[in-house]
Amino acid sequence: MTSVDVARRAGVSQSTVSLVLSGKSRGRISAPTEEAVRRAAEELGYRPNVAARALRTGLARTVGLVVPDVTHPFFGLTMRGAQEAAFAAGYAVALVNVPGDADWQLAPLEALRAGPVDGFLYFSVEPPRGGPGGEHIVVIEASPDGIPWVRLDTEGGTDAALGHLLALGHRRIGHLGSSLSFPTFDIRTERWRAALESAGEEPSADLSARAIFDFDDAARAALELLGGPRPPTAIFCDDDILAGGVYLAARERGLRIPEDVSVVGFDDLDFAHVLSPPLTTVLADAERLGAMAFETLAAGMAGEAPPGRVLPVELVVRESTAPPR
Amino acid sequence: MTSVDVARRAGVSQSTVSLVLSGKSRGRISAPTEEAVRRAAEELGYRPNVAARALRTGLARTVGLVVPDVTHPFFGLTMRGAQEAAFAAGYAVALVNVPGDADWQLAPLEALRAGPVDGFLYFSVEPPRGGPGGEHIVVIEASPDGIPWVRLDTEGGTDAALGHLLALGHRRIGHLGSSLSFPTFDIRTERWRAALESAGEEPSADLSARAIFDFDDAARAALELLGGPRPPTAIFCDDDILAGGVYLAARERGLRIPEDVSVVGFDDLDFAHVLSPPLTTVLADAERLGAMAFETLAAGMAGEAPPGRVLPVELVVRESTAPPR
DNA sequence: TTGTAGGCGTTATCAC
DNA sequence: GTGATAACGCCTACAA
Repeated sequence: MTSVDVARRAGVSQSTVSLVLSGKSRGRISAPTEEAVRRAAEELGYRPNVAARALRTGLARTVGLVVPDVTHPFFGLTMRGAQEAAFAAGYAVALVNVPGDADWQLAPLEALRAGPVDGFLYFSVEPPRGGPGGEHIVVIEASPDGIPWVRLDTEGGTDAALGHLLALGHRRIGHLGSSLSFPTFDIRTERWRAALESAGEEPSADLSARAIFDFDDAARAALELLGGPRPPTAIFCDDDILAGGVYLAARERGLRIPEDVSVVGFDDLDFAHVLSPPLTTVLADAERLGAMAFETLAAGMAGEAPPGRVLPVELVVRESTAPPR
Repeated sequence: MTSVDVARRAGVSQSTVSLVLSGKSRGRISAPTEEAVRRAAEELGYRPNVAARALRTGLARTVGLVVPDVTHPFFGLTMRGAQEAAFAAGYAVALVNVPGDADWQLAPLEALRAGPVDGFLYFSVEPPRGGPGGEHIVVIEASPDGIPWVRLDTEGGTDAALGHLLALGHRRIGHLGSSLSFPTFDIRTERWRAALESAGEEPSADLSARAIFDFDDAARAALELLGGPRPPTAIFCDDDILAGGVYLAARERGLRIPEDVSVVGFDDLDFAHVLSPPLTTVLADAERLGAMAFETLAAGMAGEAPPGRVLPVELVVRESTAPPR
């Protein structure tokens, strides 16, 4: 089932088929001929061979999606946004889950370079430097020099969360951060420090802990925070999952939220409002972020030099925050 | 950067390069020649062009992953398992998120057929019938005739959950089911009916409700269940997210879990033990399921006719279940 | 043991 | 307006 079969059936040459089916027929092919070709293709159920097209054009119409953890709901949403935008634009999406830390940088590039992929969407992490260059890349949730990016207004979200806590009267505000040193998390740490200092509070070591995105590990870290001689009256978490860990830790120590300790998360994952009490958190439109990322990549592949774009976020105040006792 | 460049640099012919680099050199190419070719390829950073290879061999070394909802953590895990197994076997994975209901059946096939994909992994849903056939398919969490599949021991898990509730003394056991009529959910419904009947209880309409995988919609459905004149003393949920909805509904009606109503979930998603109280649920190894699916597909593509495989599950009793009052 | 040559299905540049 | 024809980069008989 090739374009030759279609040509034979329509009684034209193969190149006429190609012209018609790739929409380059304007003013070159007569209407009846075009119609005949289309009908023949339809009847035969003809689909152009992607490999042949890619070989000829050098374009795969596929983008690689590099994510650190397919399992995290935030990434799930972002992936969906990116995937649907890509699909709508006629692009396929190749998924690569990158195992955390190691020299992951090589794997996806090695695997997907040289053919199957026209460009990359890197989630949360900086793309490997010093590749042969020339490939199209967009970074999500980071903003390295010289590479187009798309990210949340993390600064704004963090400031809103901390401002809320400060306005409630909290001063000893703890920070439960991600143990991943991605730029987006570095920003949260830095703004937390700044907020505390501006309120005359020292961002001391016993106010800060780190964990991976896992409820149990987050609980362990939260226990550190809550177990000191002068525990924080509120905890700002880099992520809702980490906030979930604080709930676990509070339960274990018999602490009530928000009476004994206020908690703020980030992302507004679905489960955030199922927790008891519902979590105050920063809402981020992950799906939109993913779609924006693809759009930016598409612009880049079309030869434009797209600027970085930032997506606003919004503090959602629920019931996990209250004035300190 | 093609194999011709490598050949020129190594001072051999292009076909020698091809032979060496695709491992077909055994007993045909001399060691020094082989060494020279490898070094030249290395120095040039040569990567074979995937499109050309796919065109020539007819094999894309890519599998399509069709998921109904990338966002659901269970799928996230399954995807990761499948993706890593595929990657390890030298396969790329093309992701397709299928928007729930519509005539989604066409989209992925249309898009990925004829070239870019050697086989499909269908998550939870039956693959479209009546395609031209001939493609390699494995279905996850369904077991249609004549197509290889991989699934959980849903029967065992459901029976264990219901047995636990029955042993606790519950008789009026409600069922909060998925509104998707996938086989895996049909099984749960059917076993729930059977369990109730065997205990002399009528599986009446007011004991059954359905919702999509969304906490709020699940809460709405749970409210239906809990709001009747003779509400159930326990609720078996098709999924942990639905169970989360019961928590929401219970909170809204001032009902305590497990004192006023027991709850059992399915999947053991991460958040299940963060809920208050921790959720009793059926643990399923989603990641392993995904890996098994790819292995089955690989076997199929290698010409074997793999049997269906079922993965055992296990009831995890936590604190959301207790005897009825 | 190595090289030559043909073709996979497209697209695109030419003549006609 | 339409049809030959030449690549694209690779694999693999087959010839040397």
